[in-house]
Amino acid sequence: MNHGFDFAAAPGHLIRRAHQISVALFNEHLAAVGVTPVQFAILNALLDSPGVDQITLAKRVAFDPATSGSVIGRLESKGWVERFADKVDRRRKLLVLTPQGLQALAGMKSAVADVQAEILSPLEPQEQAQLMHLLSRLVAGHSVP
Amino acid sequence: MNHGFDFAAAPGHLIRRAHQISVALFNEHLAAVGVTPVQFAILNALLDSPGVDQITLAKRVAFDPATSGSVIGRLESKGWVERFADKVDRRRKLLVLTPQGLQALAGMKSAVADVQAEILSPLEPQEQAQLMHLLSRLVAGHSVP
DNA sequence: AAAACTTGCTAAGCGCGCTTACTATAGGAG
DNA sequence: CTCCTATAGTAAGCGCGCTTAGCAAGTTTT
Repeated sequence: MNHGFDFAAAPGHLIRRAHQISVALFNEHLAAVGVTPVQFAILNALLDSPGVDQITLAKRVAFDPATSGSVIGRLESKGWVERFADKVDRRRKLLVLTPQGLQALAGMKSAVADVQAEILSPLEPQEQAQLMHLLSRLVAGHSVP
Repeated sequence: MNHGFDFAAAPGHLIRRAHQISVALFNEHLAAVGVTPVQFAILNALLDSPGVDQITLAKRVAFDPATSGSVIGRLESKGWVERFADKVDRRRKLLVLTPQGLQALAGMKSAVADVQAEILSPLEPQEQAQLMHLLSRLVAGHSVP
């Protein structure tokens, strides 16, 4: 009776749904701070690698360079990040967190951790570990070909 | 040494990466047809439920109503879908595939199936089943609160 | 040193994906 | 019948996410 492709059970669809849920939970818990998942990812990466250029940062968090450029622009508008031209290679823009950015980031961390736990909450602890392992392998498998 | 949150290993980030990969593979394999994952999902759902209204369809594929409205608009522009006002409830727009839409859809199916397999290809068959099972449970667990 | 290539970044444009707000129709309460 | 609420859909606006194209600044080749 089912003439169509069972797309609802297809990997692409389930992954899209999981992503949708994940982002929704993030926004729900962090609406007060006004930060998005990608913005958090960038701020967080900047904490560990202050002074990176945009391209290196984009690779680190697996963002499209054009996308990350616009996201960084918004973070700059918020006063959380600053761009400096590299003296040596003047094509590069080096990025650093501002004190306000650092403080905002500190205020987000526990909420972000809560969200990560809530995403997996429908699964048992052992299943959660399994899922993370499988997703890691899937992503890694597509990243190194 | 790591002062930041390990976001690269967080569920939200891995799910985002998986989604990114999934969409990229879809686009790569279906660039010739010029269809996106969400467009395919709608066409495919319409095949099984011709004459549904937009809201019911949106729920079925778990899309935001506003989003699905614009996607359907694009499908209509391509001549793949037609909208008819419901005689009984004139708020509703009933959707049907056009013959061209039906034909286009038929031409996509095998490529879409290939993509779904390729998404999971880094995993062993047994792991693939496991991942699908876990994702299904995760999504279901968040859908029935 | 000049030409050719490469790289960091930006701009524009299209397609989601969501929120908020608004219109139009429908259904129910009085 | 009239007001009140609920529902189907659209519109506008913001934030990704990608592609293509372009510019400026390095690097390599000749």
